[in-house]
Amino acid sequence: MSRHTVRLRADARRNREQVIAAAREVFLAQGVDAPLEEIARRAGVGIATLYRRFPDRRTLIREVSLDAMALAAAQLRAARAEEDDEWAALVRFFHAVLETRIGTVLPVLLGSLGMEFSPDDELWASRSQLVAELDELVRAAQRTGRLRADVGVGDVMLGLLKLLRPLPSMRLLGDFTDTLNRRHAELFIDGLRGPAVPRPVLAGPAITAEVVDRYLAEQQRTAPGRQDQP
Amino acid sequence: MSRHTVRLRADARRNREQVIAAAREVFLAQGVDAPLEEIARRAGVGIATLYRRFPDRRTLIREVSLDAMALAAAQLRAARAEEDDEWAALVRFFHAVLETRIGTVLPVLLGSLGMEFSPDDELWASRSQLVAELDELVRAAQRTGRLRADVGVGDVMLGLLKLLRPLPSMRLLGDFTDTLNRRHAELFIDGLRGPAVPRPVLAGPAITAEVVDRYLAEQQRTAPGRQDQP
DNA sequence: CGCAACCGGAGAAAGATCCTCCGAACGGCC
DNA sequence: GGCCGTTCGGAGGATCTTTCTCCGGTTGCG
Repeated sequence: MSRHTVRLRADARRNREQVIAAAREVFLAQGVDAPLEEIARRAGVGIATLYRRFPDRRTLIREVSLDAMALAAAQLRAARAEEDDEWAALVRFFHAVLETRIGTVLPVLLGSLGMEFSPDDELWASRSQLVAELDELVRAAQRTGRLRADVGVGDVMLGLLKLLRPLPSMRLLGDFTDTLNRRHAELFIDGLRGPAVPRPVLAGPAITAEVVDRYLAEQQRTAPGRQDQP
Repeated sequence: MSRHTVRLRADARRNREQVIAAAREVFLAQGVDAPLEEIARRAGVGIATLYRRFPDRRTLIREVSLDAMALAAAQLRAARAEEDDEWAALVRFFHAVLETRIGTVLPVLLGSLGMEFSPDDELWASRSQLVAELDELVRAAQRTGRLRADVGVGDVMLGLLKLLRPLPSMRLLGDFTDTLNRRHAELFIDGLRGPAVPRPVLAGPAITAEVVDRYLAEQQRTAPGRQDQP
């Protein structure tokens, strides 16, 4: 979106994007204190590359937040423009958050990220803008009666954020995580519906005790010792 | 519950309980790799006391899990005995999990804790027992139609666990956390209700953007620099 | 094809965490 | 009330983790 001070070489720009994407996931999973080496590893770049682009942690957090915020704003506007009504737009935004791992942005939205904003900061301004837009969407959806009236944007966003956050020591469940996230989001969304609004049936099989145990057995067979990297 | 090999002195037993309770909270918040000093600090005991009672991390995890499992089982049985129907029992169990910070037990339930169980382990046995009981309750509640049919015990427990887990860098919101947890649990529960079951109105004011901002301003005023300990 | 920009890993420095040792304090029993 | 054995808590060295820099080799671009 914004041109940077100097034009980066193609590979450098690609690496920069990958670092930001990796940081988004890692921050979401472990918080903003996560080791930077892990981020570099996930991005598939060396640690030096990360430091070259982002001199210290604060810078990285800031850039990641700005990026995620822009992504979220774009998704939100697309949803409003292309969906029929406000509730549909809200649900679509939720799914976008889920799929683009944008959740990192949400703590920023609510101001609870571990960094201080200076009040006139660019980041703070865009956060307030986004919160205002989301708040407006929530209220609009409530006016149509499809979103229950006794919640606010804080309830909605923080709940969603928690549901989408990976659990620690959940490696065992592996790629199962995505399925679970989707189901949890759907359940939460159903809890948000207005009182008399019909709800769809959840996709996929219910996660019963047998399903969990089958996965566990599978994982234990393929990875007997603890194994942190795939 | 179980008498230990040697009878501990009164203060020792009290400290042991406090360590387990503290570990339950810290494990829930930070995962089982959390620093042991933090647990000792929260328990109000010295680090040596912790090590004396639990020689290594594995032992502590094991004891905490067993304890939490026993608590959960007791709560579950009380709920089944004292509530009118299965759905009410399930909801009551959820609230008990919320209030007793028993969530630590849930990863164990689902086998995803970062330790290996030997198959004939006491812990594994009691985990399977509890999962079976929960699974049965879920199915029974579904038979009455008050719990939606397209979910399993895995959906329900993992979703709840995620909602109750504190967010990192959420210190700013402080004691607000409990309120949020309660509201999120209620919303999730409402998403679990059968299609045509009436739902209550959420207690307390909706968490709107203004509410969040008011809290943030408050926090910023009282704690301008970052401050990890209260 | 040449050069400037970029890359990645090794490794020193700083910091966090683990775990033991020992003098002081406390609980239980006579 | 007093004694004895158990328990307590903190200081501190060993160890592991994380940070961040330096430099030889590689690669995109004109």
